[in-house]
Amino acid sequence: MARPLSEEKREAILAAATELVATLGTGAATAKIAKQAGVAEGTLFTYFATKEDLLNQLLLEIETDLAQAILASYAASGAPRKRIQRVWDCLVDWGMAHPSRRRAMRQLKVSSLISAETRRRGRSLFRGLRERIEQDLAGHIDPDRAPFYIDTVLNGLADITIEAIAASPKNREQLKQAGFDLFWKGIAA
Amino acid sequence: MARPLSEEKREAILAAATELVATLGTGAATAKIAKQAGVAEGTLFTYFATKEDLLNQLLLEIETDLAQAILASYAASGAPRKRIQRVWDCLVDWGMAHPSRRRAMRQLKVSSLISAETRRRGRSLFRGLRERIEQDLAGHIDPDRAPFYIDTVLNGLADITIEAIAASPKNREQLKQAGFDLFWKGIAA
Amino acid sequence: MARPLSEEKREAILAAATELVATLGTGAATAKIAKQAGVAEGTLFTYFATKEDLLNQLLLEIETDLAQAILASYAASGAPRKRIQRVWDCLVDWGMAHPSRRRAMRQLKVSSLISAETRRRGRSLFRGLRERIEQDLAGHIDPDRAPFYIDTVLNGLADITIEAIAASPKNREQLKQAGFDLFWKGIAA
Amino acid sequence: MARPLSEEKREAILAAATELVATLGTGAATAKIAKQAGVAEGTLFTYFATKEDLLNQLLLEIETDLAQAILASYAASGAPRKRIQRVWDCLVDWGMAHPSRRRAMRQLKVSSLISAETRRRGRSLFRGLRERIEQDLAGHIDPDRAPFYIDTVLNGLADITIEAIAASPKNREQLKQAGFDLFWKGIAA
DNA sequence: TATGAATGAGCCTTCATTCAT
DNA sequence: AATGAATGAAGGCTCATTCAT
Repeated sequence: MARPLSEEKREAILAAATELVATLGTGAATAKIAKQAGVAEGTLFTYFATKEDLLNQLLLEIETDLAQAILASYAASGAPRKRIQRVWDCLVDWGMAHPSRRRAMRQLKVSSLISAETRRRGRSLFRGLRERIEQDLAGHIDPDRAPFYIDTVLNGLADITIEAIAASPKNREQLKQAGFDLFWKGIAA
Repeated sequence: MARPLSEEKREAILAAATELVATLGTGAATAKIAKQAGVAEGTLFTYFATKEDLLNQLLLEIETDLAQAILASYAASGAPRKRIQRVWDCLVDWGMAHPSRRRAMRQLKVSSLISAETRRRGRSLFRGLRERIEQDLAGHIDPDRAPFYIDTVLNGLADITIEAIAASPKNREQLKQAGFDLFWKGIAA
Repeated sequence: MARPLSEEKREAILAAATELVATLGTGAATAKIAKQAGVAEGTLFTYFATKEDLLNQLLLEIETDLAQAILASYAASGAPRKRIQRVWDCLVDWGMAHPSRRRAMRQLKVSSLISAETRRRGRSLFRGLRERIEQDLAGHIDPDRAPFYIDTVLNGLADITIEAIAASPKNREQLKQAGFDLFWKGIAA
Repeated sequence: MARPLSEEKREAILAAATELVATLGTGAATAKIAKQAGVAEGTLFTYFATKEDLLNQLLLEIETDLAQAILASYAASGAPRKRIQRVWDCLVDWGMAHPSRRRAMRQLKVSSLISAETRRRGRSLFRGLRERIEQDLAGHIDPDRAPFYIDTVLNGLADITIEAIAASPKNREQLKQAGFDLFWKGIAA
């Protein structure tokens, strides 16, 4: 075989895309992305058939990363509140640790270039996590509202919290706690 | 000067921009916006110096509309909880009544074309409202967390709620109530 | 109204396209065509939606020109042979007078960018001419072979003759006559 | 050297090029040609230095094939008319038997990528054939017109005839005969 | 020799903006 | 002021060719 496709290059492109989409939105030029990744303009297209394809894969990559970060630190035991707070902390910490990924994710989620299929697959990435959370919250919430709380509010509130922390980083821990308290108290049956 | 600028045309352009930005993002072509507004391509630029200018004004226009909708229905009297719920309902109802404005606003808020100045002016639009809310919440919340709750969470949660309703419109009233309950209980001191 | 579309520019673009397609084939770059026409790259696309569109219109334009040249000089009276020879001369003279159009036409006719619709319209341009020729040939040929002789051979032989003349221009008149003699004798019943 | 160039691969590339040039013109991508030939993109360039080189060799290959087909069936004896008709039939039959070669040849002949040298060599391929035909026609035609009739008209008319047959295949035999009659009568002194 | 990833010039087309009418 | 043709700088993508494997 000739030179094999290099996972390294693929990741360099995705990393460059993350940075530029975070800054410029999905309008970021493929030529700029390639340049920042240190590859030729054409090379981008040997790794991703189209720009649309690149953006869709990028979103899944970021979401996978986030889902794994949370799952990896999911406590094996302990009180539900503790375990959920651990998830919460992880969510917020990830956002603070990877500001470009978070901003890129935000841009991508509102983009019309992201396909229904990608959105579906994105949701499925969090399915396992969701089930564990559902069990932990079982005794704490009105079960009818579980989908709303878990699928929509948890992530949304974390996003809101991260945004607030990004705006005043010195209050990081207070805001993180305030966000979790709000969630925990708010969802109580 | 011969003819004065027509307010009617300006609004047609903004309305068209709302629609197209909601659908296509900020990448929507000025020519398309002009066409949908029923004016010539060049005319758009007699009302807005640049596309960037148009988008900045559009965001302020939409935010003004939202702020006024809430202020207009702000209850003169009544229990704080009732008054805040009225604000909440208004927020959600506005979002449901003007889906294009809401989606356009979402796109604009993450766009790098929106200037710091516009963001500042956007916040100031809600200042009066913010103060009234602050007073209403005075006895209910930890005052240290007021900025977080009012500036960030209220709007953010409403957005989340609207998104959830948009995804399953038949549960509109339940979700609206669930959202408010979450907010109210969550922020309680 | 603003500046009207200029017929002059349209023709400059078609003339430039004729020249470049004759030389380089249908692979000629739109940017080169625009430059040679003395207009901006983008201007080409206000006159022709796509390159394909340009090429299709170009072929029809050239064929129209040829059809008119022949019809214009079609003798009102005289012996059939004379009249047909007049057509023949016209065909050959047009080809010699407009070498770029002829070469461009050749390129276009074998291009996959030319649509079936364009080919159909091209044929219809010559329909009137064809009928007059058919009448003139009525007594001279086997009627069963008329379609072959008129639709295919006449043009084809003229093309062959023009090619031969182009290759040795000094024999122009002899070749022109030789071509016609071949046609006339060849088709005799 | 390790492995010699494989004649099999060279021919696979030429066959693939024939097919694709016939369909898409000389704009057919080398990558597509390689793929259709079942070799790697780079391999094509170990057999042909450049695309231009490939196309030039392709044209010669096709013309050689045609010349050989005719020479191979050239009658050793018989009346001139019979022998020439045999050539004619062979010409037309070859075109019908190898439509891709014929269409590819058409595209190549009008391409600016074909060099003068290739055109010269193409003509020389038919030199021997030409001489035999010239002798056979000696008593039948005006000798001054021989170059025109043999070099230009014979092939050209055959092409025209093939085109006509391709357009209405059911009349194959009639058209073949009509084409030959036209030629034979047309060139008679 | 064979492979196919890598390259970057070049292609067609779009688009914000300008300007003649 | 209103119009829409004119402009030319990008933009996404293709492709002949090179080169590491």
